[in-house]
Amino acid sequence: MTTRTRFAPSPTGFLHVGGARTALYCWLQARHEQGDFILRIEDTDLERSTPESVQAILDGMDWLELDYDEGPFYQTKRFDRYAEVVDQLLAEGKAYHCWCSKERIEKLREKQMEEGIKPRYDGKCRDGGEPVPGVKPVVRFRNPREGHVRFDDRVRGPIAISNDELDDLVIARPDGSPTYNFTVVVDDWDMKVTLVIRGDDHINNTPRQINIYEALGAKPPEFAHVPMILGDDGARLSKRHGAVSVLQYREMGYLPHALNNYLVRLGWSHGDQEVFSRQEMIDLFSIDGVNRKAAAFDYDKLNWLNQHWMKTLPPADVAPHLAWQFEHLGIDASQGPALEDLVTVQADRVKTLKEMAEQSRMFYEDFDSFDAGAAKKHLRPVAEAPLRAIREALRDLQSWTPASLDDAVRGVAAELEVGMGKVAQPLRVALAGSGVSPSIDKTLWLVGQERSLARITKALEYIAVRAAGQD
RNA sequence: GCUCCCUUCGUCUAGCGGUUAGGACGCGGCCCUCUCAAGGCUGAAACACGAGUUCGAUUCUCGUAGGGAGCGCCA
Repeated sequence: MTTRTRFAPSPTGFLHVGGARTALYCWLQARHEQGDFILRIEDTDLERSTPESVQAILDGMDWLELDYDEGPFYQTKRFDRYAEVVDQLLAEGKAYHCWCSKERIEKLREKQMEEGIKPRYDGKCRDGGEPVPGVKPVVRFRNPREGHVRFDDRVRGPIAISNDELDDLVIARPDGSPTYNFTVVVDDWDMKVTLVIRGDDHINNTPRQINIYEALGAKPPEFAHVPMILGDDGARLSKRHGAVSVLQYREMGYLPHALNNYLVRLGWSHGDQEVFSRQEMIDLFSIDGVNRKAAAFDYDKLNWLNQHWMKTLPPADVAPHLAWQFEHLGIDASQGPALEDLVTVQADRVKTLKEMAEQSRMFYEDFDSFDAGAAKKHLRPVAEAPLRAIREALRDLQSWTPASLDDAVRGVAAELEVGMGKVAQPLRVALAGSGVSPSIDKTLWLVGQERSLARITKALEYIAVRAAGQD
């Protein structure tokens, strides 16, 4: 039987890293076993589901390049099917109508809590409830009262729970709409899912779902419950605590592959290997190797991986993502150095594509003023001679390459009998406007001949004005 | 309260009865150096606790403590 996994988010918010990792694991497991990966949108909560959230999930999957073989399926389009199964269960006596009011259930719960027992439905209507005039009943699943439910979790190992811990859960509301624990079962059954990979907050739901499978005469799939992801500080991820949409990682300047690499390694390992290509992830990943412990999200490590991939991936693969950043920052990168060249020289010095774009602005746009500190330190009268000399040297340069530019700068330093720093730093401030930029040959190369000459002239003017002002 | 789950450096992890407890991120130091980086070398840093089992426990068992999840007509 071929493996079929599914990712089944509910569209009540964006796709966050925890969900993304679950999706990645589902996708990897399916790809590893050459099975199918299904996307299903669990939108039965009409109150909280929104089209925006659906789109955010789809966009997130897309950005992470997690392609699915089937779907997206929407549960709201399957209501007829759920109703059909509810009727079947009702007809077979495996489910029953319940007229108990929410108030009664609420009181019951309070009483049970006081008594120190686990709150659950007491089964008042289990053996024939009394219809209440004007009240439409819910449908409850008749859970077995005896025995245990056992399953062998692919991540947690054997788990057993006694049926007397379970109550008769509601599977259909008064308006006939189905509830979660019921729809997952029907869907996973209909969609022939063989392996359910999901967050470990569902462990407690699993036994009751298995009971539903059995009532349906269906073979339950295998389960793999993966732990959640904690915030930077080890605390649970929440809205105000770093739980951001995966799309925000794009804005922050991370490569989708870097995030995938980080996520796959968060809770799973293959010996000491830290870096995985997409193909290596597929070849080596196994859900059975996933850790049981919740893991804390560490931006430092993500940054490291992101830089690693910016340096390692072919520049042409990184360039489109960098282009997105320029566009997002409103920088027109059409006139100036090729993005591939930019990636090659900047990848060593930034952690994110956003930083790369921000620090590359000067290759595409002229600046109005020099960084005050850098100018004060380097654009002084002593810099005049080196700047004039380098301007002369560059003016007639035929070959504008890093190598020839390096020769030119070194030549000037030798000629004036000064260290490289005496030439390179003033030149850097002239070209970049600040004291920080790539190595001076690469900076010249990327700024280009015409712009370089103009900026050196501007720096010389600045020095002259400043000298005059000090007189 | 009840049920289930979890516990190796700050963080992510390797380990699968005998190891100087390994790697990675981050952090410190040194080297390189035209700035910032990157890179190289190097250093500090962990088995939650207590009982068993065993010749021997990080590893197996049971407790304790701490943490998490669930107990919905949410998913």
